[in-house]
Amino acid sequence: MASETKKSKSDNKDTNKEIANMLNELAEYEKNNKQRHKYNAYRKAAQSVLASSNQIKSASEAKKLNGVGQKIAEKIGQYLETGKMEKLEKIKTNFNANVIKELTRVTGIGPTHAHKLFDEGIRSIEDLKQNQDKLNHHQKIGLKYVDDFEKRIPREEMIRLKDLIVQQVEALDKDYLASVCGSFRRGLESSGDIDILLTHPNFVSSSHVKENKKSVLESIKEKSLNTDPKDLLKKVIDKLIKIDFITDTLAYGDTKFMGVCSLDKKAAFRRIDIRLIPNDQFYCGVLYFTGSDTFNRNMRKIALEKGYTLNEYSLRKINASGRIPGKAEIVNSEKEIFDFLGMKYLKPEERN
DNA sequence: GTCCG
DNA sequence: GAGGATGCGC
DNA sequence: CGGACCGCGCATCCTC
Repeated sequence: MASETKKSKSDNKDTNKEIANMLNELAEYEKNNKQRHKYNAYRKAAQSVLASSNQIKSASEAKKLNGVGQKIAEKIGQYLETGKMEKLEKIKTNFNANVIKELTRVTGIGPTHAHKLFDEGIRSIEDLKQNQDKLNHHQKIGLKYVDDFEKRIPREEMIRLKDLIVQQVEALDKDYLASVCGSFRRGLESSGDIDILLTHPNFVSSSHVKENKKSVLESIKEKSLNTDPKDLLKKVIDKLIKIDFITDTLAYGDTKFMGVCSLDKKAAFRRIDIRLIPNDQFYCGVLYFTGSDTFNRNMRKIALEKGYTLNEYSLRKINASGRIPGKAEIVNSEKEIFDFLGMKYLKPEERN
């Protein structure tokens, strides 16, 4: 069946994937240990291994990869020689670590709460169900849907979710603009959650204010536009709750809603985030929240080389002498951001 | 844990 | 209650 | 060798 080349090629992929999976497990362990930067370091290494086109055959070969240093190269070496990584084996048999890992499956329970719960005698998700008085609102909802939230959302369902939301929002007010970002927008076949950016012409930031939300909201009030920005988000959320689409709330402020939704009684419950973005910052937001992370990093680097600073809010020219960013460039589409930077426009599907 | 200055 | 710090998720 | 590694919105706790 499979030719020699094809067989070995698929073996390569599996080996690298195996290594990447193990590095991701180590990453998770470090995160639960509050070692955020080690967590990122392991994930970066895992990404490199996964992206590597060739089969990794030795520790020294692994070390050439970006993000793989002495220690991780040794671990990869161990795996190649023995099929295991010593440190990972140790973690797998560590009772404490396994309990913490189990508890942090619940959204809202991070390393700190997990350790605290452990100290209070909690050992499992089951224990949590019997002791919900130890949980805050977010964590209770997380516990309720812990299994559903670990399921991926098929693209087909994402499309139905998007259609429903866009239709509801437009029915409220045709001037709303809603965009589903994240991996869905990049065309992936499944997503982890639904991330929606929402804007409206009556909500704009002001070029003379600094980029923090308080100032933005204050400036809006000063301008006394006819719509209170706070109501722009509330109006949408109220409607989505009313039609039984949004079922639970995790966090809900002036500009950001985080919660739970479901298409119908038979469908799974999904995590949904909706952010209200000032109209003039919408496309920087869409670009940023579409990702991928790697693409964003690369684009920000290119921006710097061209004398700009780029973030989720704006694109600004950097003043060579004072190196203080100036006023935000006027941006009316994603493509204009690429244009400013002299980059060829990349469609979302090309940003993976 | 890795990179970079 | 105000204002700040911390945990969390993204 | 030692610091950077995104930093911000919201919930909740802490301090006054």
